[in-house]
Amino acid sequence: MTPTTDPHLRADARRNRDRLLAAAHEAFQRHGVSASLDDVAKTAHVGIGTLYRHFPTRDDLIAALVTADLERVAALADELATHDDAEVLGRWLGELVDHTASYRGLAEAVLAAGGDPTTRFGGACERLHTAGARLVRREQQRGTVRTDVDPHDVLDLANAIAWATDNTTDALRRRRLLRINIDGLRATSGADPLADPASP
Amino acid sequence: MTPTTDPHLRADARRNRDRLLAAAHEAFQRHGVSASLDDVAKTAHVGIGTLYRHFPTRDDLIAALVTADLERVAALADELATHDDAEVLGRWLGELVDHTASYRGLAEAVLAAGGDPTTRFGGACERLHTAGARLVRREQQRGTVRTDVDPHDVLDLANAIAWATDNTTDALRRRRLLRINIDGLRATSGADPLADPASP
DNA sequence: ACCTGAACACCGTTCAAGT
DNA sequence: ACCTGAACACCGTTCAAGT
Repeated sequence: MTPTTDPHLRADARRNRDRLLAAAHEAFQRHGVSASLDDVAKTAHVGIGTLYRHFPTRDDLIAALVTADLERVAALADELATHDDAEVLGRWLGELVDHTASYRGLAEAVLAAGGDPTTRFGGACERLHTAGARLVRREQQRGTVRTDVDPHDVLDLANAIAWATDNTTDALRRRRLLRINIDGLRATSGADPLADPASP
Repeated sequence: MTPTTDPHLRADARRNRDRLLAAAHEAFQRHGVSASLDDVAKTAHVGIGTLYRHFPTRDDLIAALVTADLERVAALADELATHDDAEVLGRWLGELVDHTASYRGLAEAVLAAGGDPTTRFGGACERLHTAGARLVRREQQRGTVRTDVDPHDVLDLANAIAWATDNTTDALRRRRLLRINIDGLRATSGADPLADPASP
């Protein structure tokens, strides 16, 4: 997908890398991120060893395909933080969830990576996570998001919604699930409804 | 776990079945529902063929372990539907999520089973789903839950939260995520906030 | 420096032989 | 009627040999 402009790479190695990425993108789109790596190598007309040379782990392959998109979504968070309308966070979460649901199993990979910065994929996830948390905190200061939620929780919920909807084509359903969560994030009475049986 | 009082089963077969269930419960608790079946058979001191004879698919094994619990949660939904306090749904969803997070990977198995009634596990999931949807609809009639949500969405969200938290011991985090969703389900102005930038 | 694919390891599933 | 485990199939990963 992303044009790989890595310098200092032998011509054939570069061509193989690009072929692998194209083949992986197609395989992931069809069968999800746990698609057979053997098939990926075969489709790319490349030995399986070449695949492992370029991408030692499956996560490295995933990272190579989605990092650019993750950075884009992270940059969007920073940009939206300068806007003042009430639905900034909702719109950003929509973008995030749409992206995470692009490959089946991607949300699971994100959860597994945790944000472990020692891996390429985990590092990319963490950059996104940081930018998202910053946006959430700004909304909390503006008063559009209740202050008793942890910014991490918001991102985890978005990821969970991506997981629940990543093998459906029903984009409306994804929106509905997200809408419930966004409304739940609205600034409300800080009182615990469990402790206060009387509705306002 | 559950005492299996299946009649008309040869004594040794019965004993093997019970051993397999005990071994599977421990393995699932330790490694999640995708634990090695070979290990389960070995722990049960039983040939691998015996495992497959009793439980032709992994889902059958999972079903045998959780069906009783699923029925219990389903029954609780019916019972809570006779109560009148505002937090019935919240409490029930708490029970549901706690149970679904009992084994790692169980939420994923529930999503995969979909509610396909041709399988034992899918059938059990569907019974639970039906009972839960009924409770949600009653709350919608009572006015504690907004009417523009699909009852299925509520159950899918609970499942997604179980997934996001099924490898953590932090029960508080699970509660926080659920709290956001429950508040999002509260009956509010039916107007789409996207179309109405002015807050109430 | 990079590529290749045979070889190895692991795990799930089946089925012929045994009680 | 039920149990057993060798045999098979599949897939991910490594590494010695080749260019």
